[in-house]
Amino acid sequence: MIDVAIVEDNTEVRETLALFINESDGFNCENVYSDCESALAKIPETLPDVVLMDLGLPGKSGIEGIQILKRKLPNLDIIVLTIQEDDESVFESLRYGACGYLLKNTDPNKILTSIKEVLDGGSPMSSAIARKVISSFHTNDHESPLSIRETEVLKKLCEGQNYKVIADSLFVSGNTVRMHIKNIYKKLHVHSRGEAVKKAIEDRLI
Amino acid sequence: MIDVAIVEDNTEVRETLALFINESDGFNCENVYSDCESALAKIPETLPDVVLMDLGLPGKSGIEGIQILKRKLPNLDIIVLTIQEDDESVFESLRYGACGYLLKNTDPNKILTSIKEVLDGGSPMSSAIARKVISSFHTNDHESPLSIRETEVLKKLCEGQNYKVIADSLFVSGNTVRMHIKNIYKKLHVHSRGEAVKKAIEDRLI
DNA sequence: AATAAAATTACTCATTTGGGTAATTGTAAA
DNA sequence: TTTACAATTACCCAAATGAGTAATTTTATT
Repeated sequence: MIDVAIVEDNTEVRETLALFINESDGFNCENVYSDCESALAKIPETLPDVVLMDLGLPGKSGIEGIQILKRKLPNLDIIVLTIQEDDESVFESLRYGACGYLLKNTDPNKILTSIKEVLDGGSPMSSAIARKVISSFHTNDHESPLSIRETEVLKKLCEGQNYKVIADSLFVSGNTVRMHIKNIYKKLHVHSRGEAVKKAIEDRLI
Repeated sequence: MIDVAIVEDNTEVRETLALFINESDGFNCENVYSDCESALAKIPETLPDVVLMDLGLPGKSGIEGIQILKRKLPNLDIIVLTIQEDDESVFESLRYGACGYLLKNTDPNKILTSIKEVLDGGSPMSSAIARKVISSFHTNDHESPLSIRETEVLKKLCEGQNYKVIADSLFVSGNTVRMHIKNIYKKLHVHSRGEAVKKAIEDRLI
């Protein structure tokens, strides 16, 4: 018997889904929550096999909920079930430990197989979400505007070394390093170390 | 009629699969290749709707094949179909532009639905692959010494935002942000933004 | 209800960083 | 061979950052 918990603020959606799950063979859904706060209070006691988590909730968001739940219960399997399909919702949810992501238009039977899939070590996603996830790996192998020396400096910037340390390791003066960095910032259109590091990683410049 | 091309060195696997696809309604598979070189030569002319690509090939590897094909034909849909399920094979394939990844033990009918899914903007993956992909997004939050708020601040540090901007986006004072950052540095045993960013990325704290 | 942890605000001071400007030398392409 | 760019050094000034210290309010947890 697979024990499913639901966190969903819309009463009709919540009750309909719970009913459907309870009517399905091998599934059980006794604990449903209309907000994160109550879910966070009860789930550590009831320990369901899988949590179906909505994102757009009143009070604490579903993403915060995932974060807190996974901290307490690292082995808990959480499937996001939401209408949100923006990058931020998807990647934040995954970052904090969701292991599945379904959109609300998902066929109820597909929800059941997804629950089984998660318990079986899989990660079910709606196809649009899967494509979004896969696309995030695609490289945009574009040519770096930086010179070789600048790339070298940028690498060290990304490692958190300060100007003096970089200068010593390259056997040049601190002023040279400062100049390189100024040019790097100009070429990358950024104005701080942090932004440069971000761009370096995002654009795979290093 | 969906036109499928196969790149697969094992003759039996290749012919069996081609036969199965040709027997399936709405599918057509006339061009099959036993190595990358011949596939790379012909595919730009035959322009199939989907390519099923093996990875372990004699001569040029499937991953190189994906890279070269996608450079010539950025809109070509490639599904990897292989026994390889190591991280490198998976993530390299995706990096170079595969938009699906199936293991060889996949049910033939699932291969057909995967082909349709890809043409429909999805990204079919075997469940073990999906889990691997999803897991790569997970943080080590639960092992992090940082509080949730601190993690939030660290993330913004990594994006290159300055103290003022971070403070505004969290609706707290600049002094609060400074304090959080001081505590973050203490907990991570670092003394600068750069080092903190490095550690955050290495240890997947964000 | 008591305790602990997290989040919040504030103040100083020294150091690091970012931006502007200028100039020299070497190398490689036009 | 001239031109362009990369690499190098230097100085000044303003802004951002890092470190020390202190204290209050929220929020869990027991």
